[in-house]
Amino acid sequence: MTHDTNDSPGLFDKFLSENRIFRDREVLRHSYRPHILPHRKPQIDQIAAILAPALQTETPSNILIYGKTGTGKTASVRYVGTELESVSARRGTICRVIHLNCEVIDTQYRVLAQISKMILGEEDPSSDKTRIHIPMTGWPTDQVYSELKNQIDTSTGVFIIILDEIDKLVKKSGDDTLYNLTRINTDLSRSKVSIIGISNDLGFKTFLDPRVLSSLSEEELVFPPYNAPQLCDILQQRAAIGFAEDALDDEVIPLCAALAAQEHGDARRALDLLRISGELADRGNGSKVTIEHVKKAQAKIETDSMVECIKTLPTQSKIVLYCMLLLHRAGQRIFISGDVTRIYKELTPFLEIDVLTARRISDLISELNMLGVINTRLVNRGRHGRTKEMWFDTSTEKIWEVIMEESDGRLAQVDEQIVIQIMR
DNA sequence: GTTCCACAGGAAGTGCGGGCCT
DNA sequence: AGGCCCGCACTTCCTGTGGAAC
Repeated sequence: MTHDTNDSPGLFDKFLSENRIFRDREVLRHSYRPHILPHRKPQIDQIAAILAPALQTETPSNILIYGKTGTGKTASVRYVGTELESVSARRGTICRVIHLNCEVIDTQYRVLAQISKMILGEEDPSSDKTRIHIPMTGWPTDQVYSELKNQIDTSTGVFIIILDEIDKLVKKSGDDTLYNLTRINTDLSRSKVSIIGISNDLGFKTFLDPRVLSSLSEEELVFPPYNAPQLCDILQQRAAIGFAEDALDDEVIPLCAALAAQEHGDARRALDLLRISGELADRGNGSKVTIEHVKKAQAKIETDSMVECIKTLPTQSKIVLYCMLLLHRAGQRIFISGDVTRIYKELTPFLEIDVLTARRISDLISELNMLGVINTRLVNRGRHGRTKEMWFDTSTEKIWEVIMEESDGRLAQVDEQIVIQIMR
């Protein structure tokens, strides 16, 4: 099976052969929802306590939830939501949980239309012909609002609307949506609506009208970041299902947890690290994930985000970076702003772009430093003045690649002769 | 002790495009 | 359509700086 062959039938054989590392890779993605959420019991209990009145068809308080990415906000809320729905179904009451992600659905119209769509979605279409689907575009907003109100009020239950990444909605289209939604209860006679807002950004409250804020944050919850031991438990739990038995070295999970804990206790990051470590081991045909794989995975995540960062750089920054790469290639491990500016000034006439001043280049250099693409250090060289030294502390190969393929390949077309002449 | 280099980086201003109100 | 304001990318002008060289 492992014999060398160029025949295409054998091409995928080695990938299809029984997998020694993974049992179920999906478990290690952050989209996977586990049945138990370690270290979130207090928060889950609290949410459950706040939502419990819904089972008596009373209106639960609105909740505002804060926490950094990867702290289990969405997972906890979804968990409580599904539990609530199933318990209420057993008791014969009506509780509907509607989950929206405001990063995707980011205008008032789309939020209202989506809620309506999700309410009607599961119902037997023949049961009630008086209600119409709201088109995804076209109606005036107040008509959408009143139609939504009708749809909600035809049942006698409690609707819990979860607005995930609510800060995105507020920043993009203001707080009108929230104002209307928080007041909807006053227009309803039979059913009730309660809102849960989830936000990454603690400062988003300042964008809200005080009336909306006080109504929305009847209850507030903060999800603290996980620490390393907690991340260990989370990874342990997923690894038990996701990885084959004995596929992980003992130190692997603690290392993933420790690295992710340094980065603000982000469980997503920890899971990515573990999954990518596994993928690297898998592709390397190993039978065990080792701490070497974790280190490689960490490096891969870092370069991947570096590549992403450089790709999105403005053209002028890319050119400044290119000048630094030229100096680096010429053997200068450390270079100063004067060098970079000189190369830049000599290079730019060959490119069809505006030529920036040294002052502006100085700012661009600082930005590159802030982004972690380069390192800088202020130095005084006595007679030779005060300047900024800079250097790359990662391999420049990836940066070269990205710079070459970006900016319409303009930099890749720079004649080698010109470069030699400039670098003299 | 004095000079003076080679910049850093603050302040203020310009020009431009986008969003918003009227 | 027109006016207004805001943020941005960038410029011009400027003052400040620490230590090697004199």
